[in-house]
Amino acid sequence: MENHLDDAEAGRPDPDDPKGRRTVRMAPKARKDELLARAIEFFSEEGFDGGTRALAKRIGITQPLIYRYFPSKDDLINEVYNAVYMAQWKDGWTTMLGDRTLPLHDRLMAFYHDYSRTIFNRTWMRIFFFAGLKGLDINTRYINRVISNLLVPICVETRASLGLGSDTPVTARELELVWLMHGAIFYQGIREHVYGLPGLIDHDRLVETAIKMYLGVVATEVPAALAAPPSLPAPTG
Amino acid sequence: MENHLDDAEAGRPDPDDPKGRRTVRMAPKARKDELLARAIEFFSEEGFDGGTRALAKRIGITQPLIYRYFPSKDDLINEVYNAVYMAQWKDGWTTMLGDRTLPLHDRLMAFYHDYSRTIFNRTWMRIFFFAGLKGLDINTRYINRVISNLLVPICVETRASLGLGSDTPVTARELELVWLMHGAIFYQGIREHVYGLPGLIDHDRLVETAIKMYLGVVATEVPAALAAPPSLPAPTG
DNA sequence: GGCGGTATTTATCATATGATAAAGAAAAGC
DNA sequence: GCTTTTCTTTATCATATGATAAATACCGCC
Repeated sequence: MENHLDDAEAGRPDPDDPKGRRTVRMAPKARKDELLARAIEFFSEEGFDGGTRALAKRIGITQPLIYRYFPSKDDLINEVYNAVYMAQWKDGWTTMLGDRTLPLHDRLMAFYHDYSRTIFNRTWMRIFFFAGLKGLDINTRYINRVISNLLVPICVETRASLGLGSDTPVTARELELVWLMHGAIFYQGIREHVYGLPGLIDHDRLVETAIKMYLGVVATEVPAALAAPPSLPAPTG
Repeated sequence: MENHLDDAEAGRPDPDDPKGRRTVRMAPKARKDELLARAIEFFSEEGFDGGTRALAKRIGITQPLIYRYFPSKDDLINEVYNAVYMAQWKDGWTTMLGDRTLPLHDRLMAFYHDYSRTIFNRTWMRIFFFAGLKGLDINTRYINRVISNLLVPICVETRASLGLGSDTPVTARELELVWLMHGAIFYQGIREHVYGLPGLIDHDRLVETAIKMYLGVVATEVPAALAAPPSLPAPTG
């Protein structure tokens, strides 16, 4: 087993580079940033079982170089999570949902318009599901953030828009109603980026319809829920 | 590296079996059935990158025995797909949706009640997403079957329930409306079995609400869609 | 322009994986 | 009871993987 492997097996870049030139030398920060960016892209396609050699080849470096910037593959994956899940979160979403100078319908439209611009892309969606299937806690944490920073506020604003008091805690039923709207919208992203079905023709109209469905139902369902309220078993776990 | 490996590494079963007894000898069909059943369970937890040794250990056999019943891991995986996706499909669903002796609302309730009993479980949901993320054609085929055998019929029945003619083909907009309802319901299964969130308290009521949302919107949206109809680009791919 | 630091590569390890061939052991046939 | 069949295991291969150590080559600095 002689070890003058060809470039491909050694995890070398561009095998078509005529003179076997090496990769250009980069400043550590720039290299690490690039590595992380390409890792996000790579893992979103291959899943977290994708090999470090394949990743290196894609970037155009050798495989051991990865280990100069990340102590282990798991560390790299953790940074991928953070970049995808946490770094893209906007606190403005919660603010925007609570701005009562606008009708709730308009706030929901504005929010989902912006939110789906962030998460409706192949990379985000796929990483989200790869992580979810692995049962990683970071995924649970993200969802809890969605619940407490987005869905519960929507419940509160819904009550307000119906002229109902928000002194009693949000009920499980109210949260279910929001989950239905949220799921209807989110599922369209799944269709497109996880199933790989062709995208929707008019995305904004679809969001609009989902909101309309929600607002059409809450008018009767929320008062009913408040009449016989089984209290919510602590949204944030 | 002597090769009297301990049982665990050799892919042997029950290491706690005191006298190192072998697995009982089974009839080929029974063994194959068992293997497939356990493989479904196993791959739904570990993903398709789960190792054959770990699978064998879980079943209580040695790893090479798998290859007596399945020529390769890919073949095994293919049989897993078929068992999960295709074998559980009921043609009665389409029939049930078209039974105009009942109001559409009741038909949708009956259908989703039964459909979710089939697919709302950890195994089905997870295998579905593992396969979807791998971009396997069997996944696309399943979704196309959902579209043509479930969603398009629902569109047709919706029109009928509104007293509208079904001479023009189903529009993209009508299908979008059904996707919203379908997604709202399906997403609750994702929450529970992919995200691992606690299950819903009253599942039937949730389905009922989603249907109510849908029926509340189609009354105005479907006629509007038919007024300016951009025809559907062939639902079955 | 030579020198030192360090980014990058080559070589290599230990382990894990899918897969195969041959040996062993339980049941079936006569 | 002995032979034949075949279910199951042991032993093993080739390759792939995450990771490390040492060699190399690029770049800034004086």
